[in-house]
Amino acid sequence: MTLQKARYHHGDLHQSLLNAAREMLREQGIEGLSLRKLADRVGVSRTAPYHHFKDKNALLCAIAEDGFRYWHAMAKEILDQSALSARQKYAKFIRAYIGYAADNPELYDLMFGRTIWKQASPTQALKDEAYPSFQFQVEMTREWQKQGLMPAEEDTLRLTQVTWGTLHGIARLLIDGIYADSSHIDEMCETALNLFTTH
Amino acid sequence: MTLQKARYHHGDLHQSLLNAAREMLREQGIEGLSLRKLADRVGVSRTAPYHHFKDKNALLCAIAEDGFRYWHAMAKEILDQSALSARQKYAKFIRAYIGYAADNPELYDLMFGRTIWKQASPTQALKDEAYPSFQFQVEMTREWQKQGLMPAEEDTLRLTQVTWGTLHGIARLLIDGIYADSSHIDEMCETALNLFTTH
DNA sequence: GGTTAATATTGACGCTGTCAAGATATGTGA
DNA sequence: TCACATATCTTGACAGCGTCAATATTAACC
Repeated sequence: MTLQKARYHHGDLHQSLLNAAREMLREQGIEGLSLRKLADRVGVSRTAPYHHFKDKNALLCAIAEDGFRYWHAMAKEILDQSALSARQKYAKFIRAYIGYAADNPELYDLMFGRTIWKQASPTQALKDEAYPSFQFQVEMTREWQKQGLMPAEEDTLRLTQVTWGTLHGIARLLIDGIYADSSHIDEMCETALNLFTTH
Repeated sequence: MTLQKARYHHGDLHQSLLNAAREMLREQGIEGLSLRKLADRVGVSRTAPYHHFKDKNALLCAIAEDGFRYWHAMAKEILDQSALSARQKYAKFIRAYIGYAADNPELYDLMFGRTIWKQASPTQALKDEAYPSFQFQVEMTREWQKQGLMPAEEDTLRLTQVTWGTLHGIARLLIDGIYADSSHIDEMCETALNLFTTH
């Protein structure tokens, strides 16, 4: 049977759900993503997804988890480019972060938004992916302080919270379209870089 | 008749709805605020609110509007304290901003979150309150640059976007409970102040 | 006092997430 | 090969949501 519709067992519903959900998220946002429409899209009954994800929250967490994995890989790639100076790396890092958020606004919102972190509760698996991501950022900041790129007198944790908070804030301004739009990205990144690094 | 329940006409439903909605928002968050529960709380039928607000979005916008008005007044009060130095004022301003967000997390989320600005669309009245608030911030930044508190070589608009974006980002981290909690507020504010001001 | 406008009500519709019970296919051991 | 257990999927149902239409009640005004 090559006809997908006719089969009682889907075959790989778990992965299909994730893929379709990611699409719907990109196209219609978090609010536009309903389990029923999703099931319909994949060609399966309303409650079929419940055999693969505990509830809607679990599905969203799985998508966010992938988002973190992808970003983490991207960040590592930039910071491993040994040919660049610390400052150049940081500049690239900033630009990549904002770019990732601007290119995947709905995913970014899911990764860091209240839907998961406040309204519902993050999966353990998601926490295991998200927290190291921030921890990694702390280590980098410590390194940058040692190299004289960032002020050494500031507490590393606070400095990380503020610098990362800035990127987070700019990302949200862009995503929500308040007081900033994507044509300002490059200049905003440069301004942030100037403020955070001693030069 | 002093018995509110018995009256067909409520009397001041418009204001009562706003007050009750603010309470529900504080207690149960945006997701917990439904028009039906709200109507029930005020002791009125499900569709009564529709005679005072076009729809749910309009009600939310009205609440957010008040939030902006309140914050704007607070900010003005701080910046008008002529006895303080520019740096002291800015320090107080930062602390007040983060404090306001931390004390009214759900309101802050409503004011700046996607519910209004992305998912639905802001009322004209809300825009008229929100945009000047940012414009005011730009003027202040320009002033601070002139006074040598902030780097004069940066473009004022970009600098405002980044500095305000930082406050916004820190606020959201606190509110959503990611990578920061309220015990860090003072230190984070000081770190931000140090990064943004020349000293 | 009678008419008009403002205000509130009940009924209905389609959407949502999710639970319970039942149907169907797959895999395993005898 | 057959029976049985297990994984997978379906239909039915329920409560909650925002909101429209039609209707009822009260207040305001000439």
